[in-house]
Order: sequence, then C-alpha cells, then structure tokens
Amino acid sequence: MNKPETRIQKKNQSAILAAGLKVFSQYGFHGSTLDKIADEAGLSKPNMLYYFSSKDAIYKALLARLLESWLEPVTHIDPAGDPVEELVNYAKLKLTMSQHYPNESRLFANEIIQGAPQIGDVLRGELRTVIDQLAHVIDGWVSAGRIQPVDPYHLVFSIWSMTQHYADFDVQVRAILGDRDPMAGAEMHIENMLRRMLTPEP
Amino acid sequence: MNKPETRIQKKNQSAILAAGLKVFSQYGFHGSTLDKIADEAGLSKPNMLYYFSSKDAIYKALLARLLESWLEPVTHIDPAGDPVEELVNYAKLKLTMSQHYPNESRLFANEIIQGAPQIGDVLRGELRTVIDQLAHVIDGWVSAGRIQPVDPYHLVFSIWSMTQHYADFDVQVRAILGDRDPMAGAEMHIENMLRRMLTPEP
DNA sequence: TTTATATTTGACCAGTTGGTCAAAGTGAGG
DNA sequence: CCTCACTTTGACCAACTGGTCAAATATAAA
Repeated sequence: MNKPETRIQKKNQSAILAAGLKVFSQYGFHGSTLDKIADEAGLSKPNMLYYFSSKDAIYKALLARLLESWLEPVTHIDPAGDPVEELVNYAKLKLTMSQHYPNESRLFANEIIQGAPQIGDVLRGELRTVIDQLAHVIDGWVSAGRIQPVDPYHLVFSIWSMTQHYADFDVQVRAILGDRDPMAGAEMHIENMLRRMLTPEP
Repeated sequence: MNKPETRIQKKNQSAILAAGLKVFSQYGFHGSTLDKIADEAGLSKPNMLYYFSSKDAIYKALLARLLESWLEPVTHIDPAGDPVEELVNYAKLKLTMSQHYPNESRLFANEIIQGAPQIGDVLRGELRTVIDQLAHVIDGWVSAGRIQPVDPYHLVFSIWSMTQHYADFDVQVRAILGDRDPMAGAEMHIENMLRRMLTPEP
C-alpha cells in the first residue's frame, strides 16, 4: 500500500511541514503564501508542490499530525490513580507542550478561532468521545468524594485555556511580564489553582 | 479640529466598522477582503474607501475602539472593596463580554496570536501600566491576608484565558457540549474556581 | 556506462486583491 | 431653482497568489 519513501522524500517532506508549521502558525492559513513556506523550507515553489499537491494539503497534513499529539495525553489520565495528581499532571503536561511547541498551539488556535473549517468534524467526533470518557471518570471521582464537586467539562476547558494561553497569547504575556520568565510562575499558579479547586476538604 | 460629521458619514462609518468586525474576526486580517467587508456593509468598495482610506485603516479603527472597552473594566476594580467579590465580579464581567461580544474577543485573539503587529506597543505601554497597578492592589490584599497567597499576574492571565476561551474557542466548546448551553455552567465553574483559590482559610 | 525513475526548475497563467480616478449623482442651504 | 460640497460608482490597474508544465538535472540500480 504505502510506497517506500526515499531519503530525499523524507527530508523534504519534513522540511516542508516544519516550514508550514512556522509560517501558518504565525500568519494563519490565508496570510501564508506558498512562496513564504517554500522559502522557509529551502525549496522552490514548484518543487514543494511536487511533494504536497496544494497549500491545503500541507495545512491538512499539519493538522492531522497535530490532532494526534493533542488527543493522546488525555487518554493517559489513569482512572485508578490519585485524582488530584492525575489532573495536575495533565495540566503540567499541557503547559510543557505550550512551552515547547507554541507554534502547534497557535496553529490549532487559529484553526478554531476561524470556525474549525478543516477539523470541525474531528472535534464533534473523536475529541468529543475522548472528553466524554474523561468527564465520566471525573464524575466518578466526584461521586466517590475524592475531589470536590466540579463540572468536568468546564474543568477541562479551564485547564486547556489556562495552559494554552501561555503559547497563544505569548506576546501579551511577555508584554506584561517584561523580562520575567512566564513559565516559572505559571506552573506554580496553575498547580495551586487546581489543588485548591479539587482537593477535598478534610 | 474635528469636522462635524454628517448623518450619512455616521451611518456609513458605523456600518463599515460593524462589517469589518464581523469579517475580520471570522477570517483574520489577511483572510478578509475589502469586497467581503463592503458587501457586508452594503456599500461599493470605492465608496467604502471614501470613508476609510485603506483596509489597514478599518482594522486599526476597530482595534482602537476595542482596546478601550478592553482596558476600562480593569480600572473599575475597587481596592477598597471586598477582594474576592471584586475579582469574581471582574471575571463575571469578562465572561459576559465573551458571551455578548465574541467577535471583539476573536478579533483581539487573532491580532495577539499573530504577534500583535498593530497593538504591540499598546500592550507594552498602557496595558502593562494598568495591570501593574492591579497587581499592586492584589499584592496588598495578599499582604493583608484578605485573600490567599497568589501571583497577581498569573491570576489575571487565568481570568482572561478562562473567560475568553468561551468566545475564542466557541466552536470547540460547542462541539464538546453539544446542545448544552456553555455559559450556564461556565459562570458557576469560574466563580467556584476563583472562590476556592482566593477565599482565605478560616 | 546505461537507463529508468525521481527530483528540480524557469517560465508562465488566470484569478484575486487592494487601491485609484474621473465622472456622475445627490442633498441641503441660499 | 441654483449651487457647491458631499457621496457614489464603473472602469481600471499593478502586484500578488496558487498552481501548471515541459524541459532539464540528479540519482540509484543494473
């Protein structure tokens, strides 16, 4: 089925995806041009189109790769683990991703803000399924009195929003914090927030 | 200095701004076209350019108007009031703004994600000043033991992110919640989160 | 070396976009 | 009714954009 990829194919495809990520995440889909991406990838435009048939194809390939790494960590939350630690760890992982892969986060944010024209169906399908399952786990923890009462869906939203904020709104964060490092305080704050929110009262 | 505006000028300028807001917030600056905006405003393209000299001018006018309504509520936080209530009320106000003016929120988000090319200086100037003052007030509350210890800057970030999330990521929120109304649960969750975070322990 | 295949490129194109301009139309005060 | 400033428009343009294509070049296997 899959034709064997040559060395050159591998190199160029990953160069194009890296360039596409950089450009798309900064300028959005419409603001990005094939010339800019090709230049960033170190290829001529026709040569780039030899590997990806269109601008859309590059964008879709990026989103597909992104969605995988987006959904995967959620499934690692262990229903049998300590609830507060599981959720705090998930939040910390998301924050680390915002720190190390801010362009991925911005690419995703751009897509969602503009109405998710490409991945709307995935959101309403896979994503919803995964989050429904997680919500069920969290509800179980609440029922067992292992965390304070909480709406599981909005809890997830608040974890996503607080962590992704540091990637998507990086410019604003840095404008306000000046020289101070955002991530140091961010991790402590978010952990604090979740612990005080969730830890059952004695 | 200011020439008196005619009835027609008022009507057309506000029509253009309304149309620009709608289009820019959905497609981003680059993805928006003058034709689309003019069409939405019910004017011909040259006629629209008679009132705003360029695409950039419309965008800048929108951002200027937006920044005002963005900064103003922060200054309403009363250092003499009850700390928890003041902060909870601010968060509720931001959430209400996300609910009633989602396009403004998305316009702002688009601008920030793309590196704030137009309003970077305002962020590092006015915004930072205002937030520095707020941070000072919050620090005072912490010192007085009226709220639990908290990093004031990251507290503000978390309020912004959690509330704006419901406007900027509306599509994702609705994809997950399905028919359920987002805002009902959102307000209660955010209020809960802040109260548990801030209310001093007895 | 030969050969078949994979890769790269310059020239090109049609559609779109932001913006211009001269000319025509409109409205309110005299 | 007249006038003069304000408003509106159709025709137009240069720059840019996504994408094509035939020809040239590099590569790997035989």
